[in-house]
This record gives sequence, C-alpha cells and structure tokens, in this order.
Amino acid sequence: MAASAPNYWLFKTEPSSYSIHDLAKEPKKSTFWDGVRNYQARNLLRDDVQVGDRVFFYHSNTEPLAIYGTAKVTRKGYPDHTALDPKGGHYDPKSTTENPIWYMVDIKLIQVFPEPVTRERMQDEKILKDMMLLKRGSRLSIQPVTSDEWKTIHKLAGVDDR
DNA sequence: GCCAACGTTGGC
DNA sequence: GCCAACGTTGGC
Repeated sequence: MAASAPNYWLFKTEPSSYSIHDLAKEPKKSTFWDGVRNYQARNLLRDDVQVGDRVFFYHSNTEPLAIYGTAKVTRKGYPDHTALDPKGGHYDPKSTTENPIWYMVDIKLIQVFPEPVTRERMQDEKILKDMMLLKRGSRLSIQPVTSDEWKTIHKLAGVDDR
C-alpha cells in the first residue's frame, strides 16, 4: 500500500514567543505545536493535519516577514494539555480532560532555509498571489498550502524540496 | 503607532 | 439570534 501524498501547510508564529531557531535547537526531536486558540485553526489541527504532512514556518510581527524553513508533522492532532494548566499562558477554563477543546500536533524540523523567503519576494510572484497568507487581514495561524506553492517557495529559497 | 480585519462576548 | 462593543492580530 502506497503512502498517501502529504498535505502542505503554513504555520504562523511570532518569533518572540517561538521561532524556527527554537525548533532548530533540537533537530532530532519532535516539538508540540501548542497554544492554537482559534476554532478554524483547531479544526485543521484536529481533523486535517496528518503525520508526514509538510509545514512552512512563517514568522509574523518581525523583520523581515518571511518563511524561514520547513518542518514535518510527526504526530497527528491530540488534545492540547496546556489549556488545562491555570498557570500557563494558554489556559482555557472551558477545556477539560474529558472534553478537550483545543488540539495540537507534533512537528520536527526539516530544514532552515539558508535565506528566508520574504513576504515581499512572495508578493512579486504571480503564482503565489492566491496564498491566504498574502491576503489582507489574513489571521488564520494554520493555513493550507498547495503543492505548487510548496515547490515554488523552495525554488525561491534555492533549496531542494524535502 | 495606526488601523483594518477578524473573532468573541454579552446585553437585549 | 442579532449586533454593538471590545479585544487581538498583524501588516504597513
């Protein structure tokens, strides 16, 4: 039985809270992607993101705004336990062990791009113009990406698509 | 720092 | 269930 083709995603993060360099510190290890507190993004994490899927790592609220590298999904959606911890910054009293509201996945670094692919650069590329990321007011922190977009951005980064 | 675009909350 | 007020995100 052939493995199904991976889906592609873009995960957005503020580097001041978590950056690709944090991920790159432990390249062999999986890290959980926690703290998503938006229902649309939650649904994607819970229902659609699969083991083996590929992920672009985008930094928001920073300079330069860019995709800095890629990661691979190593565990599919499971309850985000940080919602249960009153002392943590991601606490949500509505979430319980029996009825978790929020979900997370595990990811592992694939590669840090030698040069980040900047938002500006992406805006110049006609083939990328439909990316949700580039739309005004796009706030979704987990976004689907097409395989063409995945390939194009690797070309812009000057690296192999892994 | 500004502000547009969303998402959430809460009064009715 | 509507919608105004408010809070947050995030590019510019």
